[in-house]
Amino acid sequence: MGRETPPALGEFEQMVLLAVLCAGRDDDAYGLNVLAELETRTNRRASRGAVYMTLDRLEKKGLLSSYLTGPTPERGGRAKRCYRVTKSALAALRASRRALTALWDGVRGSEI
Amino acid sequence: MGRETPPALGEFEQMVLLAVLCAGRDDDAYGLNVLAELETRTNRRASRGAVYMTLDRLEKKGLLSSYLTGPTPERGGRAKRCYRVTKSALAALRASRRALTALWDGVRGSEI
DNA sequence: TTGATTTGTCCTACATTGTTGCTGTAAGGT
DNA sequence: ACCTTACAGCAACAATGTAGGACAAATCAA
Repeated sequence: MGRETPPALGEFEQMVLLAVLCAGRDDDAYGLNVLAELETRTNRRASRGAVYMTLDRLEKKGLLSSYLTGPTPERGGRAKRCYRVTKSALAALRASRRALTALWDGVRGSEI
Repeated sequence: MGRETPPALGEFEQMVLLAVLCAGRDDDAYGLNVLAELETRTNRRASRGAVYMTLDRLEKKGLLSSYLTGPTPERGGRAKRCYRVTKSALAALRASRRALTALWDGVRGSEI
């Protein structure tokens, strides 16, 4: 993909990244949790697979880091893989936002 | 891709759509023009092919409509294919923006 | 202790998007 | 004629987006 500047984020990647950030504020940001955050905030459905895949790719690109928790004493409380966004991710997010904002600003007032 | 709600826009599609809107305010929104708009606004490089491809796909999805102009009396002034965004495109853009905004709002104040 | 249930992870397989680089076309200039 | 400028468009490949499971481990209930 882009090879000049930081390799531009896709739309879903962007949302997942933001959802990790949101989810990580109180709870841990792990797969299902991130999915839930994404769905409630954006009112858009996504599948588990989509989220896990994206989480995986983002980690490979160095935009997320992860660690495993121990199992919790709840019904089915398995070990979770929790994510944190990295500095690069924050930079990439800000860049994406700036770009989109600039375009939206150019439109404001006309037919939108 | 998504088959539930309107088939979510990709990131680049979104930007191209917005660039068409921007470019169409004064001039005609045709390929190279849209590319220029995109690059100046977002400060991000893209190739001609990428833009033409995307324009094409968006038209096939009913998010853009196009018409041909006659040639202009300039050096190399060929006929241009000009684009206009459709109602669906506007709806899709607004939806994308809403989703992103909701996520950004959920983050505001913390580590961003 | 076997099995159902819950909470989670991860993979397979495929559709859609993103991108480059090149080819093609027409008009004006010289 | 031939070069240059201003466009359009394709082929081919890389990366992303997505659904739909299969699998793993813990707890509960009999």
